[in-house]
Amino acid sequence: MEISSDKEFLNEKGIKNTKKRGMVLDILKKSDSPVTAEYIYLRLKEENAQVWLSTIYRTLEVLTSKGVVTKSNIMNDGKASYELNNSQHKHHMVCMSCSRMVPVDDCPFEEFEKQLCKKTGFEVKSHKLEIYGYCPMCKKKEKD
Amino acid sequence: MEISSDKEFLNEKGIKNTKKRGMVLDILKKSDSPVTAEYIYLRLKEENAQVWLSTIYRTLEVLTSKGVVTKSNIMNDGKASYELNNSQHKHHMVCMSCSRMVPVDDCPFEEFEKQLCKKTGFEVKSHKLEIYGYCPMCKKKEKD
DNA sequence: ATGCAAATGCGAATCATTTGCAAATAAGTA
DNA sequence: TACTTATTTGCAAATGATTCGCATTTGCAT
Repeated sequence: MEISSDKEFLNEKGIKNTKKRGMVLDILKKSDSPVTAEYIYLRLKEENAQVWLSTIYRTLEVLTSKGVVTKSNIMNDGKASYELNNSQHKHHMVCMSCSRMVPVDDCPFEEFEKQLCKKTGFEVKSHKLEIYGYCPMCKKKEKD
Repeated sequence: MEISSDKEFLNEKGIKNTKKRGMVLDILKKSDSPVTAEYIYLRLKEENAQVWLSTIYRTLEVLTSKGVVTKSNIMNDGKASYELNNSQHKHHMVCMSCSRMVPVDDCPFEEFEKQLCKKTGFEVKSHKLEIYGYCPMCKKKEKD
């Protein structure tokens, strides 16, 4: 089962392993796009888990501070979204109609960042790119 | 004076010209990086203007919906920032230490977007890029 | 098992933003 | 210029996301 691997994983990061944290992690693992605290809460409620929103926020805070998840305001609606920092670098395309988010693996930035550094003296640490548009399904619907 | 040009500008966009809207616009014009509603409010208070935060929010809402300003959550702190949509396309570098924001004019994206379109069927409408790091001043301070 | 520090339950507080409604204002028209 | 009407604003109160405080529980090392 995954329980022991969660434990190892969290220990490595210096995060104490608890039931609730494991649950939150599990939801994050199942999600392939950024999710809100409330989303996690509702999913866990569906599974009849007893959790509190404040616990979820606290868990997400820890995970974010340890670099396990990334927090963003991708939807620009005042709700923060959280996403497992699984892989390395990732961006999203957000459908402006159905809000579906599709990850984009490519990142055309390395070279650009270097130039920017030289030009401005800014020490670039990271960046965030979000792409907005219409996904194939919604594009099709629009034509009807 | 600028009053009449504000008027024309707003009329063109189909926005009724009012004193408060003019004031908000003026602050936005003077700001070269995204600002929060509260920032605008405080600036106007400094000038002894009588305005309410809710009016500022409503004004920003109108301006955003008409494409005059762009709303973002660039600081990722739960506060929205607004910026005049002056020119065309612009990105920012955000200093992780002092929060200063520096606009970046270059945008290396056109080509990448086209490829993305082809590859995924997504119809790309816009994108947002934010760059995080340390500005020259803070970089220097860090060494002390 | 025992003890202690850290996490959680739970409610209440906080902060940004929105909303409702009455009074004030912009802008066209007579 | 005065009148009319739709829109905007003042103001207060509501809302919704997120955080905080404190008592209780849990994870983990001894």
